[in-house]
Amino acid sequence: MKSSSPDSSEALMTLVSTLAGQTLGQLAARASLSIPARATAAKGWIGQLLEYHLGAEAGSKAIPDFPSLGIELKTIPVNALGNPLETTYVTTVNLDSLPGQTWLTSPVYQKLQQVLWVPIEGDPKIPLAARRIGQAILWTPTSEQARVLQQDWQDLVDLILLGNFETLTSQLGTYLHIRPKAAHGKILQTTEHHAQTLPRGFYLRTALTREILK
DNA sequence: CTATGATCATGA
DNA sequence: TCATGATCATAG
Repeated sequence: MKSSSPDSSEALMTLVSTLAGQTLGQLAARASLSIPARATAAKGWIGQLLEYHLGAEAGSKAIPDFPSLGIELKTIPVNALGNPLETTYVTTVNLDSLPGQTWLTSPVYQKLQQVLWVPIEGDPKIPLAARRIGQAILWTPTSEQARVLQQDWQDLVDLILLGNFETLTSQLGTYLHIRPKAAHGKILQTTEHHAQTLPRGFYLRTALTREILK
């Protein structure tokens, strides 16, 4: 049975706290889902499993997972120490809507206003079904975190708007950076300056998520 | 195709 | 070892 959507952040936190300590195998069984056999086939599967149990209703729409609460759900793989193993995808770099956009109107800012982080054991040595869910954290950027994020975003967007894709490397950005985001390497999109470039996305570095989780 | 959800796999 | 660049699954 699919959970109904929580009607308050308190209800959501109560609900997610009941999942802490459970394994993905237990959650999958309750959702009548099978465990992906291959690791590559599991990408995104954990996130969707959590969406199901928490009653997220946004589906594949470009809105928060809990629209009425303005809360975005993110699962994050962690090691035995509770530190993140991966960067976190935020949103696509949309070349058409960037011009005229400001930090406050940007999808990055809006998505990161309230994030429910659910840490999950991510050590590849642990079988998928045995991985346990940790204690969730409802996060809003601190003023310092927000300041750095805004600086990163502005720097990156400036490069794009100038058409400097050659210098737009993944090394840029303290907390936020830009990397390819596509089904495969042959997809291209057209820039404002009529050049062809790989679709990219905004990602959060582990430097930030490590701060959030500790 | 684009959006969502992410992690894989390789090279530095 | 770990970050970058590439890729995988699903829904619409």
